[in-house]
Amino acid sequence: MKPTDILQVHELKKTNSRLALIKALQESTFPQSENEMKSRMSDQYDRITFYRNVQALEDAGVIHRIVVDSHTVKYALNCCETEKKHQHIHKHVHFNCKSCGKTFCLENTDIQQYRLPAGFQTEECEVMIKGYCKFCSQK
Amino acid sequence: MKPTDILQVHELKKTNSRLALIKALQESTFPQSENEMKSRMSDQYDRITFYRNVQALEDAGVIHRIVVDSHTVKYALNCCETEKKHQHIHKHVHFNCKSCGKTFCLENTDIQQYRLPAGFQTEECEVMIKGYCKFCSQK
DNA sequence: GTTTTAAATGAAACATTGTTTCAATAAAAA
DNA sequence: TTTTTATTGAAACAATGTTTCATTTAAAAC
Repeated sequence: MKPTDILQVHELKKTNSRLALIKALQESTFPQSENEMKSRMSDQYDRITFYRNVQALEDAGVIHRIVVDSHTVKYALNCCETEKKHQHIHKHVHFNCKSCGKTFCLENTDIQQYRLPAGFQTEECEVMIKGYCKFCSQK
Repeated sequence: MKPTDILQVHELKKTNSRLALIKALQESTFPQSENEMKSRMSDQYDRITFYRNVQALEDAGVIHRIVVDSHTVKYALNCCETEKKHQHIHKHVHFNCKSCGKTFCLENTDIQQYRLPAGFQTEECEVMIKGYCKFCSQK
């Protein structure tokens, strides 16, 4: 789906910054950090606008935010680009490689339901696994 | 276990900052943010020393770090204060309340084993659940 | 109990990440 | 083409975390 169509579907204005941001993620094989996206967006990158747009796109359901650790946030396109916020039912596990640092959306590894103690209500659940990825583990 | 004995077991020097840090956590019912601990530690708190000591105590296996979101880190004592690093086998789920903001170590809710795609090796797994806690959900 | 030694502390300065306000600009509707 | 409203980018700020280095302190040696 073209960046401009994604924005159309989500009723967001088609600005150059947003188009560049989506394009940067579409061209990436893995979830990207702000710094990685900055390189890909070149002159379309402005720090302040970036923060506002990742927020807007996350709220709209276009992208999701992956907190790798307290210093590292990465961004990835949602699997179904047209879904609105809170329609992102298919929640997957995230993986971060301790060797190469790459982050993976393990689309086929669903998050399991946790039975919590009485009185606790689940609204969201994030699973962050760290270890060695398929490219690094064989070494 | 007394703070001084905890440090003894882990072969760490008994400094006032460390004793105050451990005491602050022992007096807390819930995992605490740096700011909350700062209040409890009063004049024993120094920002730089605090960062160095949470690192040292985490490495030693005295405390663990909970990344609630990219802006919020909380700290809690490990359940078995005497365990060394990487002996923390009993990994539990963390819960954050969207209403009161409190964080809970759900000691009885174990993290499940995830079957990852071929080639992916798990070393650590963090589960962060957000929703409404037992104190807030009834409202 | 005193001296020695190695680790821990705290000040200063810096780095990174993220936010707020506000005037200028650009997208989309009229 | 004009009008309206959201978006942008500059400036300034705020929070979180790190590095270097001289000083201090804990614990070991004497």
